[in-house]
Amino acid sequence: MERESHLKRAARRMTKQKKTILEILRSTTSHPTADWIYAEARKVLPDISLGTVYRNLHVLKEDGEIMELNYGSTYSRYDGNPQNHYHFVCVNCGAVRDVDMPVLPELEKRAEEVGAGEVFYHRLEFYGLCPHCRKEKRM
Amino acid sequence: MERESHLKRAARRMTKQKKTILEILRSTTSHPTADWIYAEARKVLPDISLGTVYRNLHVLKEDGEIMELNYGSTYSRYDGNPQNHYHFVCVNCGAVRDVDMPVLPELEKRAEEVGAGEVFYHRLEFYGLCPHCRKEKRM
DNA sequence: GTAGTTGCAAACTTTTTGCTACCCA
DNA sequence: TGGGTAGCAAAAAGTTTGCAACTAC
Repeated sequence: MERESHLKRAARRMTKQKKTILEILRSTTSHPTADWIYAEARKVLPDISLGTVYRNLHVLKEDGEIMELNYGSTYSRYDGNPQNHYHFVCVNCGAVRDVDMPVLPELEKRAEEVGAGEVFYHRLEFYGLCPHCRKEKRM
Repeated sequence: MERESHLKRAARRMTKQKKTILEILRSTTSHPTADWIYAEARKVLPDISLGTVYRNLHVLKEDGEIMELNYGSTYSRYDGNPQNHYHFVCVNCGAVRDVDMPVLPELEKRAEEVGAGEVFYHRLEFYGLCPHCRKEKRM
């Protein structure tokens, strides 16, 4: 999927910091925050800095390796799965989980049909009570 | 749609600041940032403070009068239309526009069917090139 | 009258950036 | 070896908050 349109972009290096961050992201389904990733990364690389975490998250996102999410918070969460999929956000506990339903390309078609513009991708998020909090609220 | 669950909430007042902010939000389709709203509000109330703008945006959102959006930015945008509707975000110029297609309740049903939890509402955003930027890029 | 709201400014949180040293390709 | 990247720390950007004065109801 590499395109020729990135002509001026500098060559990228695989540093141990970048590799660690990517591994952390790919080994969790929790859509962590930069801070959490930083804490995890320090367990492997005690001297890594938060700035490096942010810089690499930015680079990885630009390269399409990860996704940045931002659900009604002042901070972002990151997703190690770069393929489009949908999310469920619990309004009670704040957890973000993947929703196990297929992506619907026809949504983009519909948006284009009504003149929204040229759609590259879309994001769909559901908000509500996760099964755990739902149980709790019932008590 | 008022519920009895708001028992402890303090009585709210309609101040000229709050009224002004609401009017600004309802008279634009541009989904402005807090900063833009602040600038606009100062044209009417030169002494209004940014803190007041944020406090009122928070209150209005809590009361369901407006919506808070946050699309891949570190800042929020606000929408004077509290009814659910979809948005298109231009990845080139950053503009946020409403998409003229009906809300699809069946999406929530599908998410619930796959065990996501109890869905209260959903958000759908399209990303791409708005008609204007599309034209520009072609040159 | 009084409790909610304001303006102001300081504080806070999250993210970005300048700089020098470092190390991957 | 050269240039992208790291660590560090300071700064930016956006938002929240404490407090005394004010005002809507």
